[in-house]
Parts: sequence; structure tokens; C-alpha cells
Amino acid sequence: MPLRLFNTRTHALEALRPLEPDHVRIYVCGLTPSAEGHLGHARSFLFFDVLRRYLENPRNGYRVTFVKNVTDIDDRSIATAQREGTTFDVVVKRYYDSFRESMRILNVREPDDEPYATHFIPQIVEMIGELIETGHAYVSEDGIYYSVETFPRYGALSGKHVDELLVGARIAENEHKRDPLDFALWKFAKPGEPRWESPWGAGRPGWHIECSAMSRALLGVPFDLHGGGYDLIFPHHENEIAQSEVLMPAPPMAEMWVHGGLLNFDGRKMSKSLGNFEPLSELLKRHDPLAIRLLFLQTGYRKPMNFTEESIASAKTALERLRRGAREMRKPPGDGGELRVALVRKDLEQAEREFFDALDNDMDTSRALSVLFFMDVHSRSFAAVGLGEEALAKFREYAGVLGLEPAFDDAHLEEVDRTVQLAAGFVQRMLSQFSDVLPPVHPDVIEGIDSKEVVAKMIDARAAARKNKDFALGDRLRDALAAEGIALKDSKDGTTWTAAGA
RNA sequence: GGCGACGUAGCCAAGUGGUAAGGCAGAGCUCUGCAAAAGCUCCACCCCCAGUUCGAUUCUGGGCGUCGCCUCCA
Repeated sequence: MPLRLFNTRTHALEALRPLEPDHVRIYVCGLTPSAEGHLGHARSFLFFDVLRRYLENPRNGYRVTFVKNVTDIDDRSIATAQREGTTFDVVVKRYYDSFRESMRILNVREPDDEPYATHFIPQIVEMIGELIETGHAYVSEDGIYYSVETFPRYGALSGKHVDELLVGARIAENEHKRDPLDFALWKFAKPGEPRWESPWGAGRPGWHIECSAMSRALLGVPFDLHGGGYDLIFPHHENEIAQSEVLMPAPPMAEMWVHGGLLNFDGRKMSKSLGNFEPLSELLKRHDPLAIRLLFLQTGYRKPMNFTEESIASAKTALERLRRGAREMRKPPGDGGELRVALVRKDLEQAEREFFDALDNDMDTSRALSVLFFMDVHSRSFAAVGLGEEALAKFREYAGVLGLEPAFDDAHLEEVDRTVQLAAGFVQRMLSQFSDVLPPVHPDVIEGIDSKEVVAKMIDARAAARKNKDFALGDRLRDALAAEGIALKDSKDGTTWTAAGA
């Protein structure tokens, strides 16, 4: 069963069938770096990252060319620049650098190509020329416009009808347009605005033509899959289709159109215009990025989703649980009978089927994720019958498809000996408080004593005390450490400690 | 006004024409000198009404509600 995705273009679940065998070409609309990105952007790009990972997984075995553009020139980046008395490229660099860093932290893989609109001016100008020649565009006083009435299928993607759009009465009136629905391909520069030369006058490209020109230049048309957020369906993607497909002998420009659901905050869409969000870069300082990833994976990618601080906290706990499960799988095997091994192996096989079934079914990451929890539940069985290593390898493969693999690498599964900042004077205080149980130390060498050594000695002392049923001393040691922010945990394998804030 | 999506336990959220995955939170038990962890167990008649059906949460129609797009927007 091949991967099926919901295709906005046909309004149906369809199998992905690449135009070139074994090669999937994807174009995803990136963002406009005129301000800090937010978690809503992250949700969208996180999804396409998972899609890409799945396509490249041996299960599908595709080579993927993944293009994500950067709209570096547009009204907003110019406006921000003017406000700050700088140029648009400075603004764009600042916010895009920040965004890229956030993507890195979230373990989103870099696109194969990350085209900037201003680097494709010749291709854009060329395409506008073709549209004028073929009668789909016209030069007006303040710019060049696409004539929507020349494209009968306009509205097909979004399911809108041209006549109803007009009734909506929310279309910006512009005396230079022949029809209110027409949209700008090229805006002639006003004084003080950045400009590029064109045969019709200096100016800058409109938003929509950038994507048409860059997808054609980098992927060629038709290509396999065009993605973006739901809010881009109209007018952005509708306009892209209008521009690209009138120049193609055999549309559609993209076989499949895939759109990610939006993220709400307080029940309202997170957006720049509403300003109801915390910058992504700030949010990532407060939360585990992989917990955020897990949180998004719990919701179908097409569904609108509401974001709350609590939901991240719960995802964080869930992630910890999976870590424990992965750790369990590394435990040495016991003596499992052959029957037991066979049964446990069935669990492993069932997990495999379920995981890929879920993803094949329109990327049901929520169900796929439940397979990881299933494996967590059975982690002890896997380890006990000697299938632990195999199970862990599978577990990591699945986690890798979902982009969660850094959470389960060796370093994270080891009991990490965290570097701890113990309060100044810790050694001194402990030595004087427990002179009866800790070895005597000459005052001159206290400076050189490792705090961790002292903790270890105290744990030893406590173990001895407990063995002698001297619980009063044991508790005194525990409490003293607790006062320094160190929590002790007893288990069969001995006592471990963690420091607050580590 | 037009177009579209959604409405499942305290919260998040899958899914199916035959009586509901998973996570978080919660409850009980086991273990435990204490503390913690861990293990086991428990926790929903799927917005309302009508219809189709042997049977609907799942299909159809209506209603109510929430959200999105129609303007820059992932």
C-alpha cells in the first residue's frame, strides 16, 4: 500500500505517484522574514520535514528534492526596514537567521534549495514577459497585473467562484487594475524603494510570481508536490496555478497540493497581524524542542490545533516516558523460552505494520506515535527475550522518521553525569556538618576537593547507616543534600543523585 | 454574504457500520524504613434531533456551536 495523501487539488485521498520513478520533487512555500517566526510556522515546516523523512525512509526509498523558498522582498520587509532606517536585506537576514536556527533546534532538516526571490529576478522577469506575450498579463500605471479572467479555471483549487469573490466585497479596490481580482506580478518602485530593472520599468516582483518562477526554475514543471499552510490556498496558491499553468502544455503544475492545518492560540489563529504569539526563538528557550515536535505529531497535520503551555508540558512528560522505554530495551536479556521469543517477536512485527500503515494513511502521525508507546510498554519483554537491540534499532528508525531521533541517541540514554553547579562553600559545609562520617580533610586542601566526590562519600555513608538501621543519620544526610538542591533516588542498582536545575 | 473544516473522557487526540488507539492528569493496589521511581489495574455510550439500516459514534438531512479562508499570513 503506497503512501496516500489528501490532495487539495482533487479533494481526495490519493496515492503519491512520482512523475520520475524513485524521485519526488517538492516545493514548499517558506516564510517572509519581516518579523520573528512563531510556533505556527514551526508546525507547518515540521510536518513537511516528517513527510520528507518518510519518503526517504527505505520503506518508500525515494530520492527527494525539497525546495523551500524565502520571500525576501515584499511590502512588509520594506516597511520594517524603513521603520528601522535600514534596508530590507538587513531585516531579512536577521529574522531568517533566527528562523533557521529555530529549525535547526527543532531538528528540521535543511532544504536542498532555499531560493531567495531577489536571486531569481531574471527568471521572474522572463516569466512575466511570457505572461504578457500570451495575453494573460498587462502593464498598468503602477505595475504589471495578471488578468484573472483569462484563466477560466481560476478558483478551482480553493473551490471559490469568481462571481462570488466579487460579491465578497473585501477585494482591495485599485484604479489601476482592470478587474478587482487581478493581482500584481510586478510593482513599479516608488521613490526610496528597492528596485530591479525590467523591460517595463524598475520595480520589484509580486509575491505570487516568485513561487511560480522559482519552482519552475529549480524543479521544473510539472513537479510532484506543492505544500504550504492552509492559509496559502487562497489567493497565493490559486494565483501560482494561474500563472504557471497558462504557460504549460499539460497542467497541473503540481500533481499534489498538500496543506498543513493552522495553529491557534487561545482559540484564535496565530498570526503576525493578530500579534498573538511569542517569538519561536524565545519559546524554544523555555521548552524541549523535541517535546514540541511530539506535541505536533499527536495531532493530524490537517487539523486546526490549539496550543497551550500545558500541552507542551504533557508532551514533555510523554517524551520522558519514551526515553525510559528505549533505555529498558538496552537491558541484558534473561532466559526467555522459545515460545516467549516467538510471541514477543510478533509484537515487534505488529508494531512495524502499524507504524507504516498509519503513515501511509495520510501521514497519521498520531497513530504512528502510539506505536512508539506500544514499544515502550513492551520494552521489558523485548529486552528479556534478547530482542532488545533489534527493538531499539526499530524504535530509533521510527523515531527518525518522525524526527525525534536525537532524544534517543546513546548520549541521552546514558545516565548523564551532568555538570552541576553546586553552591559555593558546599564542600566546606558538608565537611563540617558531617565530620563524624566523612574522612578528615586538612583545611589547606579543601579548595581542591571535587564536590561530586563529597556527594559520593555521603551516599556511601548513608548506605552504611541504612544498613545499620541508623535511619536518623541516613535522613540527616539526605536532608542536608536536599538543602543543597540535590535529590537522591534509591533503586536496586544503588543510589543516584540529581541536582535541581541540572 | 460566499466557500471550507471541525465538534470523541478533566485536557490533548486517533479511529471504525456491529457497542471506542494512544498521551497527560486522576484513582486504587504492589513495592518501599523515609523519599522517589517503577510495575499492575481502573477511568467515555463519541454536540442535539430526525432518517437509512438487523444494528450508527461512524452514512444522509436538519439544527446548534467553534474555527479558518474570501485582505498580508505557515
